[in-house]
Amino acid sequence: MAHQTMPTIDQMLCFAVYATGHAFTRFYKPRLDALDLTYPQYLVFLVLWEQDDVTVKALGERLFLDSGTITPLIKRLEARGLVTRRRDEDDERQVRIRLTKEGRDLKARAFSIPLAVIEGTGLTQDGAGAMREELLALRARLDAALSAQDK
Amino acid sequence: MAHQTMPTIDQMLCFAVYATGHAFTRFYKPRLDALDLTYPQYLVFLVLWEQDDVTVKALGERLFLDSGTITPLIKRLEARGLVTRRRDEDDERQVRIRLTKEGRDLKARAFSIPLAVIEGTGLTQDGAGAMREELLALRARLDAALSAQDK
DNA sequence: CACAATTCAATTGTGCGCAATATAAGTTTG
DNA sequence: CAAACTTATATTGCGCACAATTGAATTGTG
Repeated sequence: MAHQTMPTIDQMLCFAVYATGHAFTRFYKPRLDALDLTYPQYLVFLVLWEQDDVTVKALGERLFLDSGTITPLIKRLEARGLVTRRRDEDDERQVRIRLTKEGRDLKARAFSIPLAVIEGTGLTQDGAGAMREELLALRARLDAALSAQDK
Repeated sequence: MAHQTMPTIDQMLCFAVYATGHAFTRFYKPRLDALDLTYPQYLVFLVLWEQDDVTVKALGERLFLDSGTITPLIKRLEARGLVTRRRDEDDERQVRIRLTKEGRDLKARAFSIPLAVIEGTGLTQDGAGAMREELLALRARLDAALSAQDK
């Protein structure tokens, strides 16, 4: 058996994904600052704008997050008057999250934020150039890693 | 101008990348637990195994992290005797990170960890099936978003 | 050379992200 | 129907991640 060599970090697909995630967060930051939302908070609103009145569990399954992350996040939004939390009347284990008027109104100010929507607007926005480069690089790496498997 | 609609979270490429990053962390977790390393700590070692004796700044540029993240992370590794931190003699602003023998020895135990190496081993490991599905889905979404731009 | 500007790392504070645990509500079973 | 089990959320503790600030070392400039 040949002497093993460790891949460099730039050859690791996991790192490419990790770094692209950071790049997205940086890209969205100035836009989200205008709404005073963090990126995970924005994801919560994307879910709520699509379907209001969801349980913590449903939210967690949608976002792949657990209650240890969601509960304090939602409480911060509640403290700002953007959502309400109330126990379900029929099953008091569940907590249902609902948008307030302020939370609904935020939607109108968020239309200009999404970048790189699948089958949607693409990457046509201002300042998307660097992000596009990043995504092209990620696709190339993804292809390289997935095709290595196919052989 | 038509009435605007907000994309669903599943149509957002940023979320696909974000979720895939989480999936990678979960995938690596049991393997890294065996070395008692977190994923970001593992990334630091990948850099150090490739090039020992690097400054905090160089490490940060490689990993896209700042000193607020790296300094405490390195201090934890130092407390465990895996690395040393020493001011550069010629430029005392810089702190150079070096592997100890224990840190170097960890490398031998880490060969089996990497998954999805670009132009490398592919996705052939045990338990990689779910990860492969995840990555194929990400590629499809990446293609859809990038081609929307090309039109 | 003095002093302003820059660079590097560390610190502080806030917000994820998750494992482990706790608690209460609901469900199943003998 | 009571005990065992399961489910849903909350809490605690630890480790990132990053903005803002600080402090020390170095560099640039008149």
